[in-house]
Amino acid sequence: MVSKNSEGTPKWKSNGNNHPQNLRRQLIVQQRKSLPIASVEKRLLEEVRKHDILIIVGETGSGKTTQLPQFLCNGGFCRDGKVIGITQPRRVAAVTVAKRVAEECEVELGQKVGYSIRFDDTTSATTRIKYMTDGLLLREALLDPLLSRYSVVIVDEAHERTVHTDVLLGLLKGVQLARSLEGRKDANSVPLKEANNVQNRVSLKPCQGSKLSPLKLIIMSASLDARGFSEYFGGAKAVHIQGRQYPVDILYTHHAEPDYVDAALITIFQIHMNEGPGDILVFLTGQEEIESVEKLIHERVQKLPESSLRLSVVPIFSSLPSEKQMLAFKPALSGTRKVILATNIAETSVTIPGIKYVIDPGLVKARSYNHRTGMESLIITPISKAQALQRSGRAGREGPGKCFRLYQESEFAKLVDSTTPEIKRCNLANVILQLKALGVDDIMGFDFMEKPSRTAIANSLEQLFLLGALTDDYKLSDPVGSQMARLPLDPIYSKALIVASEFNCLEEMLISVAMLSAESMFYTPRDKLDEARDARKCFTSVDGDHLTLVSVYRASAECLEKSRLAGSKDKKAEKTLNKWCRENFINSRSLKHARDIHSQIRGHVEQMGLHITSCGDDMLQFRRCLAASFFLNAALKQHDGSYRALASSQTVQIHPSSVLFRAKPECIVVYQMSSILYFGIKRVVISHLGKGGKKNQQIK
DNA sequence: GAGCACTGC
Repeated sequence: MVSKNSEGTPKWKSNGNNHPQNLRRQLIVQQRKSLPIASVEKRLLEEVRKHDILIIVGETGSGKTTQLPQFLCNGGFCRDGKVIGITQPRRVAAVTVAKRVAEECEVELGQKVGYSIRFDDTTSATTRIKYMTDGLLLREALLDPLLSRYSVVIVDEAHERTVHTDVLLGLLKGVQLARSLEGRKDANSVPLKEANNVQNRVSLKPCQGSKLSPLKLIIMSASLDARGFSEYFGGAKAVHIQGRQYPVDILYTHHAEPDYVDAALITIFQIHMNEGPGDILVFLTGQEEIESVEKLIHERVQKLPESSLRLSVVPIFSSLPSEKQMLAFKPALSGTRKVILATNIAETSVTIPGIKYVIDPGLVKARSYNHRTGMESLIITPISKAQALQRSGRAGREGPGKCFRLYQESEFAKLVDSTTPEIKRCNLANVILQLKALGVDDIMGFDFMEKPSRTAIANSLEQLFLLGALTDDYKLSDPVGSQMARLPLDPIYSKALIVASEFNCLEEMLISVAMLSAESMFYTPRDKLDEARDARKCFTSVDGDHLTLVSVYRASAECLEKSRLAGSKDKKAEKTLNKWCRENFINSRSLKHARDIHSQIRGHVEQMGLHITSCGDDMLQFRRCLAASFFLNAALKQHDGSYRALASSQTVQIHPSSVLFRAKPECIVVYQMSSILYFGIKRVVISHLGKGGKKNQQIK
């Protein structure tokens, strides 16, 4: 039957099959059906119903992250307003996956499907599938210790073993037990002592009347260490899901390469001259190395025969301004092969399309932490087998690829299976503060998957005690400790804010702490060293780096304010600010981050009832406040002009980028202490073993 | 007068 409109003429309607939106729709349905996980939907649901804890080992491309939550939701796990939570180690993953799943479900983002990350929450009361960062779920647990809104929590990428993931695993284990005890309480089937232990540990507040359903836990990991997770969760069932990855040929060198940078260069040109089309991804250790390899490639390109394919070089590392990072994602022009020189950022954080060849020297620059001295170092070390696998996998995303490992096969066998979890190589003060706030008093007794050393725990407890966050018997102090635990900051910075409210300089300290918490503000391109230096001089304060950062922040705020007063909308004002950043050699991404932190922390501080006042021109007051709060990082000048850190007796030097580098005051407080060492397995680069301290502020 | 892998709340 043909319907007619009001004028009586026939109205025709296409079946819509050719509409771009419908084509996209069909494509999505097709793609979902072809995922390896699609064929095991029923089996997975059964396993989840049968087991309270399930380990899912899913290879790259299995579809586990996007599909499993949808299966569970359709399988009834969102009933009674319950939420399925999926944690990710990285913000960008939470956002992109949530957007994709919302599209697959044909819902608007923030309705049934949403994401929640720091500074950006798209969820609503109707959200049933919630993607989030693991750190954010930890923060949520402070407000809701039993995570009562969730029916299922899926911890994705658990093999990465970030600090947040590790703490979360221990916490979830306790929450699960407490909720199952809660559900069985009336049946009186649980020994009282056991129930009390868990209740005391997990929940700060007594549970509200309604009974809680048990919590389902799903741990998703890449193939290598499923056994470790299974053992940790009492022999939990592990399910394997096939991936969809193209084969990658692995090639090793015949001999040990004495210089991996040179070996990488030779390999780039060998691939370029002898192999078929496809881009090359080279893993290097840092900015300096990338820049020097870039220069060397440009020199050697001149010697290529005229007839050969062109070669374009694109660097990518995290501190590179975003617009320059984008170049790595642009397809190469026809007749050109792209060589991407990347740090570890390309291992997991970003996926660059078009890669067919990977060159892997087998090294990484990684942070290590000395629990005794409190000193951080960046050390170039061999990667783990898991990392080598992850790197080679980057060549097989779109078709068969090749990975050239610049070391011998016998060396590969010597690599450790997986990287040491971060929790064993970082300062634990923050972790301990959060656990204490969650009601875990016995840190040594907490069920870590891998327990940090006794020294590490003891030193961090000591630090928290000295900051006044803990009482004599190592319980969270009130109000200082609980206030510090509420702030998402390094405990020293949290303490500084509390002290600053007493010194009437909280306004300045809020800015300092936000600026110090973000990444480096100053961007210094090699070819514009002098210009960058001159620009920085405008902000320099003789009172130290903290106040220098304050003046950068205030100048940027003034620029934004002016632009808004002139009637600019937010977008335009932001553009104006970015232009200001470029002119002043400020990294706009870092500044944006600092502004976000500032507004978030300001909110917390106001809620706590602290008074936000400015010390005006009284810099002495601000410096006194720094001394009172950063005392753990104080250092005194010695005869030879170096400094001795009071807490650890380490000899440190002021970093040349500091405004106090020349002034050399008698006493300083530093905001970061780090040492630089070089170890090369292939390349003997023992260049210098000095210790550089970044200094900051003179104290009277 | 020197350099900073990468995340996250």
